[in-house]
Amino acid sequence: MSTLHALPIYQRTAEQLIREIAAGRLLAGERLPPERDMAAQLGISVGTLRKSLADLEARGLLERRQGSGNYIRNVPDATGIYAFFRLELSDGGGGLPTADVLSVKRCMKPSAAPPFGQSSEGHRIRRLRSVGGRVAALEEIWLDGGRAEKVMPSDLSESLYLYYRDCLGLVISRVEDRVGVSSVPPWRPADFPLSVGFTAGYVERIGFDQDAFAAEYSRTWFDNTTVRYVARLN
Amino acid sequence: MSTLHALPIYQRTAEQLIREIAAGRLLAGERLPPERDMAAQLGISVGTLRKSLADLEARGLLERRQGSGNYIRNVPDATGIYAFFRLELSDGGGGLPTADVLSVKRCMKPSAAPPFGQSSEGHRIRRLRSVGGRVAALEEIWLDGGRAEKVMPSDLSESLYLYYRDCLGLVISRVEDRVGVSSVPPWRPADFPLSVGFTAGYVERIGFDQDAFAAEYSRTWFDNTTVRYVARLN
DNA sequence: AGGAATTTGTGCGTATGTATC
DNA sequence: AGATACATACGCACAAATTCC
Repeated sequence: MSTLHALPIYQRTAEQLIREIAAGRLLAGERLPPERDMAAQLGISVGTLRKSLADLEARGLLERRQGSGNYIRNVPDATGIYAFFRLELSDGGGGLPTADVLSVKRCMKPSAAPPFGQSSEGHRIRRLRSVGGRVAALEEIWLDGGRAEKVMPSDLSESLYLYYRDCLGLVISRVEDRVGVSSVPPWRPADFPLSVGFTAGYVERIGFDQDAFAAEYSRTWFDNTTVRYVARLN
Repeated sequence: MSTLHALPIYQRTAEQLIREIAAGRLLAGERLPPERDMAAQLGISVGTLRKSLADLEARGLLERRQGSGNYIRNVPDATGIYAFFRLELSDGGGGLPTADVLSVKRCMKPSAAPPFGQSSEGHRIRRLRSVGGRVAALEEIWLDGGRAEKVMPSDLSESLYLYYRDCLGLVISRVEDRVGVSSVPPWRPADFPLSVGFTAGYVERIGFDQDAFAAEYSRTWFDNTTVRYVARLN
């Protein structure tokens, strides 16, 4: 394994799965691939993967049936799905994560972005993400212009993955996360709490549809403390 | 491993440790032996033991410090110690386990008992054990007659181990549990709920003091359902 | 202060048991 | 009954944190 990562493999794997469940890419009742296949696909050992799955089971997100398979659990929408986030903040009320759409604009793709999609234009979606009322991250998502003529802010639900699937018939089949270092995005709202230490890093996502066509490119900025919270699963 | 046991090794090991904590043989703050030593002593692999220890940590009974050791956690008496039992019943109120002393009598040791202690007489203690108001088990304990001249029912606290330690200066250093099949004890109270299925088995305990002198012999009968509850840690 | 020894954490591989299909 | 898939158990190697001298 690479030694660049600060977090152990089983935690990163569990975190990744939790994100995909919370985002709607893995739906309730869905069955995961066999552990051996899944481990081989992830490039990790079965034992390590099993430790991740045990974590998800402990959180009530997964049901493991011997001889049958691992199934995404049907969780009551408002409470269970975001247990991951709730647990990390744990400031009493159990606040839910929200996503306020700041702006949606169709414009030319940025040159800094990797090539994705067929159109030279894209829908630029900027969101302010909060957890339990506390601002947690800024997010910029690019959706390929060929996917939709126009995207209304009111169309975007809390989960972009669900919007893609229900409105665009687009299924995100792969997500890559890379953690690096960045500065504050220039479109930061005036009331964004810069003082909490928003200097740490960002997550860069490139999503592909089932035909291996890039349809989404996104970057998420977050503040220092949130990074650490999200990173720590246990 | 032996195939006679219905429960996996890691569960039996965790159960055994939990009992010793709840009974007071392992005190708060105490440090366990290194995992490798402990595993060798138990005749199991380190990985299996670690699974048991992780279980105890998840219950809040143990604190594991990398590079340092495993420490019994200081739990608030009335609530935390019996988490094991509370969890298994989980019928709302979180009832605590209790032990009502039915009788204490000094008499000749039974011939069926294994040899223990130096005296030919012993104190026969019979207790009715309940969890959350529900009768759970019958218990017969024999304490060697040489240990005390007289034992008053009022002396016996909820935990016999604590009574031994505080009143008799006797430290139980080893406990053996064997599960077998037995019939209902002949001294069963008339109101004991035989109907719930009290036909299953018993636990036989032989305790030794630090000088390797047997000082206690006990048998515990329990009903079917309780057995299964106690047995299932997860 | 610092380096060696100790102790738990992580990760991998493998073999076997057991439940399910 | 056979195949599939998860559960248990063991062992080893190395990393990371702590403790001790």
